[in-house]
Amino acid sequence: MSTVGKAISLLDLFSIDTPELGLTEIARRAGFDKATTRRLLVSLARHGFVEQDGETRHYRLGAGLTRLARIREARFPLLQTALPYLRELAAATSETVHLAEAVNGSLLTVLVEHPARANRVNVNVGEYLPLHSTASGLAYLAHARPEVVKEALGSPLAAYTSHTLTEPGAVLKEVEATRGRGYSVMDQGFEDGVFSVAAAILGSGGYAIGTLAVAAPVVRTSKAAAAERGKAVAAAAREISERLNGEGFNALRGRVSA
Amino acid sequence: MSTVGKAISLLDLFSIDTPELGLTEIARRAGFDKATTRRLLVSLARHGFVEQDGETRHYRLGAGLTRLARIREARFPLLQTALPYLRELAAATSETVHLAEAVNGSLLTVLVEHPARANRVNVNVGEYLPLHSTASGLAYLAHARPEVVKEALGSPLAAYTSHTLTEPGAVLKEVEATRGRGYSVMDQGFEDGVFSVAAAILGSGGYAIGTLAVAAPVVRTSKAAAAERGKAVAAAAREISERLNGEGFNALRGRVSA
DNA sequence: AAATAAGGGTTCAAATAATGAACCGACAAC
DNA sequence: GTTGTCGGTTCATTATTTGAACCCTTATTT
Repeated sequence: MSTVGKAISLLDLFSIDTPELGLTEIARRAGFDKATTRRLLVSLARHGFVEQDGETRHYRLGAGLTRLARIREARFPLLQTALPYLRELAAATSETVHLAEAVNGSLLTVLVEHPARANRVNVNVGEYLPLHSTASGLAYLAHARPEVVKEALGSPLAAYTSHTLTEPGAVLKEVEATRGRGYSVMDQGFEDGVFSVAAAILGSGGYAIGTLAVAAPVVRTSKAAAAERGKAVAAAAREISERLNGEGFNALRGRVSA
Repeated sequence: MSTVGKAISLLDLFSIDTPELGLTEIARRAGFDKATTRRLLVSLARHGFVEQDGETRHYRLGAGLTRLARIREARFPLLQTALPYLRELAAATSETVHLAEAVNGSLLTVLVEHPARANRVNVNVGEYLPLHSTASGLAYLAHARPEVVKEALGSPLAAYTSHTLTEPGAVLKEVEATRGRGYSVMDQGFEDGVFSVAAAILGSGGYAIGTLAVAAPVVRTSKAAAAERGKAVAAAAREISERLNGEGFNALRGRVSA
């Protein structure tokens, strides 16, 4: 193992449950010599990756990590992470794939991949998506803060088509179903002839920060095709969430109820 | 320099402005051999500290950092605690508010709230702040360990603008004034046209662990406005300190001299 | 109050891992 | 088709890392 690897592996010893450790304990857990361990810790401390408590002499993770994490987050939100997944999904399904980002309790389309075929669903970047009548909206509500859900279903729900669910109770039922299924389904709720599936992308707090959706003409959407697309979109959203946060999806998901 | 230090120094090459870099460029900027650089990057990548774009082959900061930063935040929730105060200050003043954290006797910017207006001061997350020429620096020095102050004012002081105080004695006088006033003031000491006020956030030992600052264009800063912002920033820093430590501000403050 | 144990930190010869000049293949510009 | 650039690799040389033994201080035990 490289020296660098050893140093970083020391950082992995810290967790929510054991946020501080003494030198001897760190050396024991890591399986390194005490002298080695200390030299590594000093190197890490010089760059703010760990810091030492002045009194207890114990070590904990440092503020330098926060700084780097913020740099990453600042310039690396959804877009770049999600793009390859959108391309892959678009290629695999030959349907329109779009990514929406949550902004102040609304969903904003930020990225769209259209398949190279004539009859397809068109989605425009910059469009706001109604929460109660799109697959993206349902997926978002399934992992949104309670107050967002309340707000979204409080005011009168517009009927975009004859299929649109306008009863808050009925929408809420769909949201529940989405949570259980892992992806949402919307049959012509926003536009006639369009059938969509979507899944939420979770942020580090466990709440949805965006959604990934596949929209197809209803004529090409058998029950089996819908399920297939749903699973694909859920898997992609899950991977995006994990790459974005550096944590397992279940850990993220559990954070909310915990 | 230790190998670990070299590896971490590579991470410091990334910033908001340059979030991605190629191998040759990284090697050039770091001053290491290309082979060495690559080996370090591979080590870092194995732990998710950097990741490589599949297409461009460029490197960027990785998601593993986010995970560790979250663990630290759980133990030391400066960001979470401070965020609402930053928002409130930014809204109240309509100016740029930023939070810096102390790392090894340096101050680094970890959180910034920009107001929604055209003419504003821009501060980037990840920037280090010189101690003698920024309001944040003065506020920090006013509550830093004596050896930190000595170190900071020992080496020659750089003049960033024609306003920068480069005499250690003059800076020390400002630090004293800051302690009496409760907040620091810096008139274009770091950048022409920028006027800042700042206050220290204290840790449980009574020393500064970070600073909160409001930076505004000098054209919008009357004497009255400066005083108003100063009081606001001091009040916010005080509340953050109290919430963070679960102790009264005066108790924290008294700890040092005691 | 002397003895013992445990933790943080340090030293230096020996062992090991890091280094970098040179090289490869791919691509782009001229 | 030559030249330059970039990502990536190799391997003999070189410098860093390693760890047993050590010191110091602070509890805990006898």
